[in-house]
Amino acid sequence: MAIEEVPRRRADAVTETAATGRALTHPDRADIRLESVLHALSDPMRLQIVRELAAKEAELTCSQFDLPVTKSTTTHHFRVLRESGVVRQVYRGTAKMNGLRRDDLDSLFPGLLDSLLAAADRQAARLGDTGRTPVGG
Amino acid sequence: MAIEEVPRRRADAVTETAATGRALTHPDRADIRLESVLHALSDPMRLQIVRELAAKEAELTCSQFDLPVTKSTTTHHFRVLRESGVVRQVYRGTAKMNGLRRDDLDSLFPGLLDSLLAAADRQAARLGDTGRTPVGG
DNA sequence: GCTCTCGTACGATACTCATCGTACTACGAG
DNA sequence: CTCGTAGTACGATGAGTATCGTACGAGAGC
Repeated sequence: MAIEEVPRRRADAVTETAATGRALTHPDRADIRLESVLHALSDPMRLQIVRELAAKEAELTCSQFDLPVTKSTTTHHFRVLRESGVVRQVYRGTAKMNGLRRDDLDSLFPGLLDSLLAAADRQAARLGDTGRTPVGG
Repeated sequence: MAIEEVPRRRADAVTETAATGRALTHPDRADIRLESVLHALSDPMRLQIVRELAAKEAELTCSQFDLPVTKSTTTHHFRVLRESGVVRQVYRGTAKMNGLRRDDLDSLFPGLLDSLLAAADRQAARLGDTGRTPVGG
């Protein structure tokens, strides 16, 4: 992976920790790779997260998602989404806000995100899965 | 996986083997899952295969692809594409013809395949990758 | 200060998967 | 029947990853 770990010192420095939060590593727009995005979205858990994010059109904290996994696993999935360039994460107090990177994604791959979301909605409706408006959205 | 292996008898029966070939297991249209499709397409090798298939608009044999892997691996990738519902494979003599399942994909997820292909083309053009017409094909 | 909550980091584990090599089957041509 | 070509099957292997538990860090409220 080309993503370098931020050397975060512990119990030692609050360097990055401003009022709005610590720094999180995001790939630059030009570094977002289609394969990584598809891989991120090929996990049912992560696809669900992205669908909810798109449905709400707003930033959500990690804990607002009702995922059937532990906190550790949730962190893992959000990290994958962030490192693949699908979501942007910002600290806000103790909470971490998650937002879709629509601008970047639409700029790189016009129409892709909407097609993906529509496909996910369609499939959910077809399989009786909930998570968003059933049809005609 | 819900895909059952065909119990293929060896050196015994030519049952399925008609002039046009042996039977290959394909998922029914209703069984194609978005996550599986995305997973299949998240591999650079397989994405490349699909792009060539789409570009040629025709059925191609496995050996017509110039992939930097062995025959075994090639077989593996085509199997993943077939079992995820992305391609349809038909035997024709010793050759195996591969074709995109556009009808099924477009029916299940309208516009998705085109967006995906366009996104792949865009990225290839951006990164200087070859494999298809650079722009304005 | 203490404590509660939100989220991270690390290690472990089990599973998936991309890759290979070798042995094999299936078909077509001589 | 023999040979060559296209592709499969199986086993191995090394890398990736989804999951967990536990210990920890950062901010908010007392």
